[in-house]
Amino acid sequence: MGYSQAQKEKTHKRIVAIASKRFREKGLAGFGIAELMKEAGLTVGGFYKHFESRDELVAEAFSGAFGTWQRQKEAAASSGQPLSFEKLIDDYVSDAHRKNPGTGCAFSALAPEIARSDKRIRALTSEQIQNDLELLAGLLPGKDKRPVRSRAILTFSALVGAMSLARAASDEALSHEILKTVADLLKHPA
Amino acid sequence: MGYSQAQKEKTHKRIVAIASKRFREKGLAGFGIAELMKEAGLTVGGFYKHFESRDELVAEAFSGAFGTWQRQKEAAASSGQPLSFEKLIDDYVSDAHRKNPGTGCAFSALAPEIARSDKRIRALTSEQIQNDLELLAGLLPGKDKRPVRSRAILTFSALVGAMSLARAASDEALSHEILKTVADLLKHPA
DNA sequence: ATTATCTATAGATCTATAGATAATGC
DNA sequence: ATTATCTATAGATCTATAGATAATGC
Repeated sequence: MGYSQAQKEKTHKRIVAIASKRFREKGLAGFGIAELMKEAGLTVGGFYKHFESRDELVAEAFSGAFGTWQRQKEAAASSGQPLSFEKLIDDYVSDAHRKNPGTGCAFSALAPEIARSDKRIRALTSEQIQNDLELLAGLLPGKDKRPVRSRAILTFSALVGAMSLARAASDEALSHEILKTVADLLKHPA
Repeated sequence: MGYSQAQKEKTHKRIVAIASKRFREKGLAGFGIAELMKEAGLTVGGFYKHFESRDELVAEAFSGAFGTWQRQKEAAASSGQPLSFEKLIDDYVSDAHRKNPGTGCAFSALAPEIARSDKRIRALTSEQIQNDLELLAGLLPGKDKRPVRSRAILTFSALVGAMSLARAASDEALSHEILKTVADLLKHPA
């Protein structure tokens, strides 16, 4: 019981990381605090020394769920192979992403639930959307005449919508068709 | 208490219609059976003479939530002003639609929750996506060289994604920018 | 002495069922 | 007689809190 403060901080981050993954997999109300704490190797009671309420956890977990593109870009840059627009698209529509919402884009996993959340979470969301749009705009190739901001918005919307639809459909062929088609048209605009 | 069978059928449809709206507004777990029955002017106990289980209601409610484009197209046709691609886009990205998920597109309101639902509901979803893609393909203008099926998929994905993001963001200017931009680019491809 | 975590539980849900009541419909 | 709906409640959650326990850290 009750070890060091350093240990507590690690424990706190572990709880948030697990929650961030499980929220994307099962939804914001998809599991209880007892289940979450058990997965972290703890028990219910300790939870409220880490978070004022369950909603507090939801807000913190979004920090972990957001920014997957930013992290992908940084990882690519430090590996000497900077992230390209094509690679970002291909990874987004990949089967790995479709089958693993827990480690993927928070928007395709949770957008409607975010829309029903309180202002605080939706404000974090606005910021994150802006960040993602700027990152996307920076990667867009120059050949297309339309402003990069507009194309970034279309790209982001189409990716989120395609993944949302692909995951909702039970028909695998349809899922693949949606993802592949959207990737192709975004990479090769008319 | 206990009136005619004709009355029961009406009651049944009323419960499903209310649920269909509330699911899109509050999510599949956003309210309890007691609350739903109260809104229908009834009490909890009667529910299970109408539905085997809560999941049964969810499945039935999707029939009511799906097919908004089909109904819009039929209404337009019978009013002598057939539905155009532009009108469909403009209505989808309208503020009325953004603010009223309960009467709007089931995908932008519920896609991630459908993805977590059982095979039966996801099979209904596959069918509905196919119907919507065919309807969209039939409305697409011919000027663009790319196959209509592909353009229908991009259009559908971009609309669902744009509305999902616009509703999730707290920043009204950003919401409007996303919806307007996607509508413009879909109506006027490069 | 303080505190990180544990056990136990109160109080508020929510789904589903049992049995009563008051209409319909043969 | 049948049945559409009602009242009441069992049983299973789930969030949050109270109080105990066993470490840390001054």
